[in-house]
Amino acid sequence: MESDQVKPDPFNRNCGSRQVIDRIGDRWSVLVVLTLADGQKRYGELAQRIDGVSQKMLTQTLRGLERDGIVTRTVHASVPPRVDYELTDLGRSLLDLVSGLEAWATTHLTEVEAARTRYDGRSER
Amino acid sequence: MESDQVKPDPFNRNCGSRQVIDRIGDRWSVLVVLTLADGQKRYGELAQRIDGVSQKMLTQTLRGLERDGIVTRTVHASVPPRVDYELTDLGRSLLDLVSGLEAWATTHLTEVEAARTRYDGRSER
DNA sequence: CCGCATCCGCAAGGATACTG
DNA sequence: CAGTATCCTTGCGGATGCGG
Repeated sequence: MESDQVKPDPFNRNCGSRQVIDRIGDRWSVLVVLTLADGQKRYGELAQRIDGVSQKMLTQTLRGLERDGIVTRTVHASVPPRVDYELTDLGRSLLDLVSGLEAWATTHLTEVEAARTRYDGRSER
Repeated sequence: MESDQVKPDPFNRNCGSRQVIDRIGDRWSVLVVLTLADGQKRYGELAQRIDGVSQKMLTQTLRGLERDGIVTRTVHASVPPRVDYELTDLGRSLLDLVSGLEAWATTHLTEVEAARTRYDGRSER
């Protein structure tokens, strides 16, 4: 049993670490984790802050993150209903890396945009 | 001119840093960068190492990474044709973060799988 | 009224065949 | 060998409906 538990090669899609990479390499997951950086948030807040996410994908992403033990989902049985999402300890350890990505994006934004302009100009010439 | 150049809020999809996050938060991009960690590779090598990637997505991902200045594409005009891909300096700076993700995945694999089992068992009960 | 499950139209992605 | 072109399938986004 556990026969799909191969060696930790992230390039083998049957390997667990590849599964994990697939999740955290998901655009919405990254953005959700980033949004939860400064404490717990309601579903609606997440939907509002993360521009362009559909309800379906947000729910789906949150379920996946919850399943992986990265966020907790707390339902308050009240009127109006309220559902809070918060990073777990595991989630916060991931946040360190993910906010590194955010920082990288901000830092190297100019370089990337310069490269894009260069690349795009090439084909038109 | 440059009217979509808003403040560096990665949650605003019109913002440059969000665009960058969207690319590096892409599963195939992550895997390609990881594969190129130990030097330049040919197209076929990439296709072979990255399990489950289709030609279309590999080509598309490589084009995107090339456009963003993360990889270089070198065509050798020979028979048989040969195309090498290699990380740029920019790409290597990104690799540091991405290999951090890989390490995280490996380290916390057990926790994630435990969480999944717990979560899955919950709904069946 | 908020969170989320469902249905449908469409675009992104996978598999295959073919070209330089 | 490295791609492009062509299907066809999958899965997303948007709207709707409903339960708590």
